[in-house]
Amino acid sequence: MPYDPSAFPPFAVTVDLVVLTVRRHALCALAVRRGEAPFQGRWALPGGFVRADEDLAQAAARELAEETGMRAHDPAVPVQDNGAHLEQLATYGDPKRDPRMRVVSVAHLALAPDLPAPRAGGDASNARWAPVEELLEQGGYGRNGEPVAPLAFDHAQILSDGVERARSKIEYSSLATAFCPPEFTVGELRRVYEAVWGVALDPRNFHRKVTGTPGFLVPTGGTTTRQGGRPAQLFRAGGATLLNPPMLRPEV
Amino acid sequence: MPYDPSAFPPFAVTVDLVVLTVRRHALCALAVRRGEAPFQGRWALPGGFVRADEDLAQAAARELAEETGMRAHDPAVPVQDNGAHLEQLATYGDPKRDPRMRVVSVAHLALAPDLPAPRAGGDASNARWAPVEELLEQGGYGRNGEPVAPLAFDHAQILSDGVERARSKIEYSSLATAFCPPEFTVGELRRVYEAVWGVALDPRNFHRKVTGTPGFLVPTGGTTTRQGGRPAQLFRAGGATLLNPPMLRPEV
DNA sequence: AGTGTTTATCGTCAAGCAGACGACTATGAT
DNA sequence: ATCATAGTCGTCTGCTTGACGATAAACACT
Repeated sequence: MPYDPSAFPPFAVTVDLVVLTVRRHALCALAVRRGEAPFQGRWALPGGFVRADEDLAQAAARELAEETGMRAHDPAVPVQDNGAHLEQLATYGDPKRDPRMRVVSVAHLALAPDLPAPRAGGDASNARWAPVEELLEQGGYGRNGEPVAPLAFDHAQILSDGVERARSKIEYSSLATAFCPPEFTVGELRRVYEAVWGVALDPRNFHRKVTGTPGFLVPTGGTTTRQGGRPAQLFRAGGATLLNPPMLRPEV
Repeated sequence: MPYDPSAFPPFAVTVDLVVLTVRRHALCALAVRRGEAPFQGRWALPGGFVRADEDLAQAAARELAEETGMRAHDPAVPVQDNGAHLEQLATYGDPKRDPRMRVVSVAHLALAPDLPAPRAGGDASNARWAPVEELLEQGGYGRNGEPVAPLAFDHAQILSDGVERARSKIEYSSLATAFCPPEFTVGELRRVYEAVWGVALDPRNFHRKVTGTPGFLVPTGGTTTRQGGRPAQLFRAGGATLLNPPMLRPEV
């Protein structure tokens, strides 16, 4: 039977990005201001159409580079350079999620170390890192007291799913190192966990856990005092990607 | 700016299903025989086009019902009736994954109790439950000695991802009960874990673990001897969906 | 009726890990 | 010199797990 174009409805396919980082002890996501209708002027997740000859992961990596200048990391290589971790999150395809047409969005999750200010087409006022609670609270008020409109489309749901994925994934994988610069201290890694989970962790037990897990951290030999206090050993991410037993997220 | 249809390439969007069950102590997946090119006559995962007015989850539930007669389970309700657990797995969009056209497939994972023989358009020879190792081994031979061609398209990858999702998810959730009938014994649940993980578990430690986890199992009061031996208590799935601490998968 | 087989269920023990927390160390700031 | 800050090493206790002995209740034989 020959291929019949009328047998299926045409869709637009986009990738949307949940780009997370830790800034000033808070879990932040990249948001861009929409320049066009619908939701003109509202904050949204970065994203765009998948091109005709492009894989989904390629499209996500391209959008990530366009918005942040980061290169996505090859998943086969351990996270240790300036590249961000990038993975598929979920796909959103409600028929009414875009009022213009039928759009299916393949959301991706990117984890990045703290970066310089974002750029969106070179216009800094149209892109920012915002704490995820600020982006997710409906009808709240921002840091400057101005009212904050909810994210465009179903992006609040996507962001929420991405944050939940990140929260659970750092439990049983070494992914938290993706939030850190190439060399980091145990305390910096602990502050990542504390920011992502929104809890305080015991520095002594955390230190025992991460240094005692084989393959998680590799000492570089150097030390730093950039956090103040006693100099701390510097580490790089080890080859291990799975944490067994996992890092336990405190209750409540 | 008005909507410009030339701004994005059109895609076909499908849902493909990884339907898993446990039959005769083996993890099995539903496969259907393709009636048309490409890959005519080869085994594939069930699936089909998403309709113009349909959500992705709706499309997956519809395909599941068409292929198996099962109703998908509302995720908000605990798994305890004949409905299958259904969740989104991942999305596959390589430009060359379908030689005819650009198709993005949103794969879903369904877990079902052992069911009567499947139906595919009423023709039993075109649908079957096959052990997942049989479907995944490339160029192997089936139970009857006939050569087995690999699954169509990228369905071996999708099936592999679905199996891996199921294997990891029963560790930390009560999802293994989705493979069981509404009432089941601890031994039957244990055989589910053994089939999905491909390991042998200690019956005494398993019993202690599952009966000691609050909210996992609810005794119905009845007993059964359908497995032979001493009568076993019957249970239903409790309300708990997360297992904490998780069920540990043995090493190696 | 007795014996063996099968499956279910309860108990014991030791090893490992996590949470709570004391103690000490090495920096910079005042 | 003293203090504040952060890092690192230990100790103790309780919980969970893995290994495995023992008992219980059914069925299938002889």
